Amino acid sequence: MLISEASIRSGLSADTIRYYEKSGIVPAIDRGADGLRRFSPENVEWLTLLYWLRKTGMSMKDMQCFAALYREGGRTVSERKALLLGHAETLKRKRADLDRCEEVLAEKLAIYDKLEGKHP
Amino acid sequence: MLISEASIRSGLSADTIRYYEKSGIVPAIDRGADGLRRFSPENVEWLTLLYWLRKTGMSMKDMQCFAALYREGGRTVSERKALLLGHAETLKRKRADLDRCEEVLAEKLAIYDKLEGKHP
DNA sequence: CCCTTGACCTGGAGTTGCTCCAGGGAGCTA
DNA sequence: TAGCTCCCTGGAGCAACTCCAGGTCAAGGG
Repeated sequence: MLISEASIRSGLSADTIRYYEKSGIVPAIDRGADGLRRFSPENVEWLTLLYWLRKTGMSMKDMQCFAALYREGGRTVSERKALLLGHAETLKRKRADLDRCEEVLAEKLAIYDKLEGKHP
Repeated sequence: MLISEASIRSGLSADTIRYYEKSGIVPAIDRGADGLRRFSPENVEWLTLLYWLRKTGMSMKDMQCFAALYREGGRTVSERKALLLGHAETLKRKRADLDRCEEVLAEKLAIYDKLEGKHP
């Protein structure tokens, strides 16, 4: 499939996909005779994973590391597992941040409610 | 208090605080006779709020908007409320992203577990 | 009294991770 | 044959910091 479809399916913009390919976190995508990229379902699956990792705050550097391990093959499975488990910890911390922010917002909103009561 | 203490208390780096002041999302901070910034507890409270808003993804533009409303005084309370409620919605969406990412990670990890079982 | 140390100042360059754009080609269709 | 759409590349621009050079001032030690 072409880049536009890969973009829709993965969630990444076409520009971002090309940028990721340049950066080496996506393997060099096969080209058709016309020079256009042809994405395989595996390519799209990889892009989708990257989409979620990036969306939840993994750095390019870590994704590059992950991609490098992936390229090395089955020998690196446990390292990749560790990396993903590390990211799962990050998710926990992010959730705690959201919780705390929600509290802060609730306090502020309570104050604003009182102010509105006074100046209606 | 000096900027280092304001930094510790708010969570923002000194550089970021100065940058925010330049950008107008923090009011011009009073200076002592020595030319150094002196932060009031109110300043720190504001910085702390900004810290949480920023940390959970509010853009500078929105924070500038919020700051502008704040400067206009009590007349804008309901607009500020709306802005914070909007951000609370953002938090919900972010939490959904974390949930989805966790699912994706769980799938990948399950696959890796199987692979490890085969090549122990 | 002088000198070092440390916290702060400003202005500006560098970084990350995109995003947009100019300029150009290939294929379809009317 | 022109117009349309989709793709390509290289490079500029942007957000939100972060770091650094070069300078000021106050306090403390020798």
